[in-house]
Amino acid sequence: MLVPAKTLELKFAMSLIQQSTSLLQLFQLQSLLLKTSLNLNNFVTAKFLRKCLAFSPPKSLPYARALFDHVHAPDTFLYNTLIRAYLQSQNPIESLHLFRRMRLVDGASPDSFSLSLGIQACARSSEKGMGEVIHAHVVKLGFVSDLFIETALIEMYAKIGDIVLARKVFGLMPERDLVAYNVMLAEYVGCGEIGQARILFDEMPIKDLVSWNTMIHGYAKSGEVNSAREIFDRSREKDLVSWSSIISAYAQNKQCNEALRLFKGMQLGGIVPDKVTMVSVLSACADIGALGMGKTIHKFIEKNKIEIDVKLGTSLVDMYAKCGDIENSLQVFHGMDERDVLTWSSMIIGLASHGLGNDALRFFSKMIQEGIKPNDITFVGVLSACNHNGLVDEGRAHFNSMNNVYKISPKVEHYGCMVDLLGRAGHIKQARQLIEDMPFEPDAVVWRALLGSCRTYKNIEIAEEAINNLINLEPYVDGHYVLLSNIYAQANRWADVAEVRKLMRGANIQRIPGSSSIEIGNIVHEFVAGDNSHPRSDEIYKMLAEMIDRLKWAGYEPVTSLVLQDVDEQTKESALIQHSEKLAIAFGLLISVPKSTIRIVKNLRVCEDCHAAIKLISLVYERKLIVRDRNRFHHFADGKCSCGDYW
DNA sequence: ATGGCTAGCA
Repeated sequence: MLVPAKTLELKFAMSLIQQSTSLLQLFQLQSLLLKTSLNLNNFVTAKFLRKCLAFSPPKSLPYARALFDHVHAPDTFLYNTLIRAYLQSQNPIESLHLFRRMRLVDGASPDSFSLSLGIQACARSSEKGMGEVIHAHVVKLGFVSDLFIETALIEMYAKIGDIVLARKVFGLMPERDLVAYNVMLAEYVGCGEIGQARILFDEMPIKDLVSWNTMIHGYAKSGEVNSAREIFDRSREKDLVSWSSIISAYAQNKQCNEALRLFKGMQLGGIVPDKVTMVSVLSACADIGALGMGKTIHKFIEKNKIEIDVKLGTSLVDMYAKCGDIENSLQVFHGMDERDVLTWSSMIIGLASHGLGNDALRFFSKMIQEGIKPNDITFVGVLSACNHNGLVDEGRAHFNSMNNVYKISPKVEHYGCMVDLLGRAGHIKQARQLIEDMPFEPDAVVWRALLGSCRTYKNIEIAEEAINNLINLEPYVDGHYVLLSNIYAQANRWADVAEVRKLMRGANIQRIPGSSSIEIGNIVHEFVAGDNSHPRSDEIYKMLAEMIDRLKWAGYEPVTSLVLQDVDEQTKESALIQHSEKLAIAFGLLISVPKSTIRIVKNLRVCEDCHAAIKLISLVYERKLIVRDRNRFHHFADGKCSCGDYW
């Protein structure tokens, strides 16, 4: 026989491995390898591992690891294969364990591949000390001018927080290729040095699409959408990443309509969106409360068979919740086969914002049972759930458990929730004390929460303190002056009312205009107070007049004290009647299908007068209305609101 | 028989 049987077997096994198309096939192949003892061959095992890891790594990685652990003396190549697999997983620290083990346990010496992988592992797990040790090895072993290793070192020093040293490594490179430039660029972006990134970008001898896309993302991250757009427009070629980056730039910077416009432009340009694109598009829908558009995008995802991974699933959960459709939010949640802390947090926050505090707390317990570790955001949801249901003791217990059980330091927003919770329950002194005790400066949210309870429980002294702090923090918000004046008016302190008006005239107040929107047929219609820019404005005002008439018959009395301008009652009333939410609802009544739910999104807190009016609208017109304001949802039906009139 | 860079959620 000219060719030894073993060689034939080997060739045959290799081609079988090569040809397999699923993990299951590989699984079956493994028994063949065991029978022929080919599993003892590192060469074959490596091929097997690589093929295995080509399939979905969360499933195949543990399998590959088990296989690896049965190899008697893994060689450097085999180690490198597995180290790389862990590097791309959620668990880069395991790469480092293997890196150490290869030399100490199996005496396999790290080659240039291992070294660059080891350095990347340090970067991604912030192992500063180990990174420096490997760097020393690199110098000792003479790998100092290996492009891959040097590039890894740039990333490593940047990620451990030493961008200056990263730049030094970059500067000392005898030659720099495009990838080295791109990594340096990405690391400047990563640590927020967009100015340095731009200088480097302009200096680069050649740029590719990655360089342009890095800059688009960099500007987006720094909040400079217009610069991001400029780079996007200037780049001659645009790929999936370029489009996704610019869409995300607009979505993150609250220019959602432009984000949605670009999403259409991308498709016209022949670029097929993927799951990453969809996340940004959905977050734009969520932001403006465009439920119809969100549903359309959901259908698009299903029609185009875009994989719904944890992040995309979470975006859908979040979108539905923020668009007021908590049922669909729950449905997507239950349909997901993997959920992470963000998925659970989104669901908990969603439920809480809809006033379903008890459900939110049940979900939290389930999350803990399933072994998902909560983070600070989860607790924002948990505490606000307690808030909406007035669960003082439970809220306190969760707040204390943050430190004691989960080792999460409460941030200012958690204190804000607690102040709100205590205040709502009437424990105003305790709430005030908590502000005193918190380890940082209270922000506007905290004072606003305290103020809310002072209004309910008519505690003028603390209200004055809260509002003066608010005015200090946000001197330009007219609403604060209105509140203060109302409090004085309630207490018949008219001299103080006049004083506030004087104060207001002195301050440089830029009104944040209240605006409300309603989506009809995937188009979002936005209204500001007294708006007559809508093409159907005449009909809207006719409907509004009729609506107010019917409400008055049902007992509506405009709360004119909310209007601070020094004008007569009639003018005050007409100002109230033209509030943006009332205009949006009038439009909704005019144009929507009879009996359908009307969904309104407001940028600020819903005003007291509108809240009372909407309750009556739900009764008189027999409609459900779902209003999203700055903080939460109000579900109006049968003359009542889900918030129980405290918001 | 292997390797480095760009876009996503609360």
